[in-house]
Amino acid sequence: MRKKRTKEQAMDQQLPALGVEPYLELMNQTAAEDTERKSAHMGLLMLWLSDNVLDVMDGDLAPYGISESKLDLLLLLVLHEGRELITPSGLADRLGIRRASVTALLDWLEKRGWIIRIQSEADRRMIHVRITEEGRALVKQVLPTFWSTCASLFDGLSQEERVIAEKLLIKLHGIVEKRMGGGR
Amino acid sequence: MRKKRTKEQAMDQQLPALGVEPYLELMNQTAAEDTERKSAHMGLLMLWLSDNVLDVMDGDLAPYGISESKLDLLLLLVLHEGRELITPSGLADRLGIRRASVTALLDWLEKRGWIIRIQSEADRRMIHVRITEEGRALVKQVLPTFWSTCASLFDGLSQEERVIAEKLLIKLHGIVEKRMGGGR
DNA sequence: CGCAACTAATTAGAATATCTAACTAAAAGA
DNA sequence: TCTTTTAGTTAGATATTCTAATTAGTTGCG
Repeated sequence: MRKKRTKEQAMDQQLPALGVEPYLELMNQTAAEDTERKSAHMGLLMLWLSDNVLDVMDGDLAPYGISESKLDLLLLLVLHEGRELITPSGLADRLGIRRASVTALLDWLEKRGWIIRIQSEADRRMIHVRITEEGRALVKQVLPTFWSTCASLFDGLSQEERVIAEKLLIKLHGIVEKRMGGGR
Repeated sequence: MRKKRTKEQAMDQQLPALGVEPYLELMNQTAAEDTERKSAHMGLLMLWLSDNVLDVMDGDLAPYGISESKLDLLLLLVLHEGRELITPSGLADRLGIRRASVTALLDWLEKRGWIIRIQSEADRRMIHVRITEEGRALVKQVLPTFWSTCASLFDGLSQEERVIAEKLLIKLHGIVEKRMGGGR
């Protein structure tokens, strides 16, 4: 879970917002010679942006009592439904976390009645995970907000800017996805 | 702390990577009427990208035994040094977390000798936080990696694409920053 | 002045999200 | 059958956050 923002501060010994410039100055003194300054600057913005994007989404999902990562798991269950059997191991692999972490996640979701575990007939070590009707109802309730929050990230962009943004995002996503060895 | 990626999975009951299409199909069924589909699609990519960006950075910083958020705090100390007095309250406000959380962060950093707390003379309730020589040394050691990781996020982009990306990132950062009420 | 009200920081206790290592039970191999 | 491997869970840990209560110091005001 990430930050929250509330007011709890006397307008007093507050640190002024520095903006990006002091960071760039520091970069000039501390980056390796072969580091492309312009790219590093963009990366810094990207990092800040990423932080804020996740905060915004978690903030908008909070009223539903579910985090983005748990919703992610539920969506996985919805999208793979019928196609293939979903096991904790499979989920761990797809989410990039350990089996033990999935166990904890599933415990949490099961406690709320949003998923069920069914022991596999074929291989009795395995568990099949399924979303319940209640889980499906939750997803249905949450998704409109999810999508509108997604869209809201680009609210100030013109039509042309959106076209550009789309291409770029696809490319960046590809670059970083590769760098992670991941795949969604 | 976010995910990690390791192999610990039999090539067996793995969930296939679905890609973005099933998500878009689901969006068509579940987004509100007035949600702009193209933007929502981009937002989804942005969300995935954000997750990956933070993972990449935390992965690259891990060898130094410090997380991005703790490095962030140390950088704040470096950049405000000499200009203004830095208190836990001020830090909490700037980092968008509670004073109690800052206390925990400072305990951790102090235990490693990277910061010190100095009781204020003027107002004995207050604490001034300062980075130590060891803390400065750590920052100096980490920053080259930090910047090169930042830059690496754009490794596959052409020169023109970078120019476009820069404009766009500045704009998006502005949008989301505003949406958060934040300021760095 | 002296006390009520406020403020700064910490402590205590909790939740989430992750990890590693050890364990249990089942399946597979030889 | 007996060993090894696999799936899932448990146990115990760390990190990052929170709220509420506490301690100690400052300020305002009658």
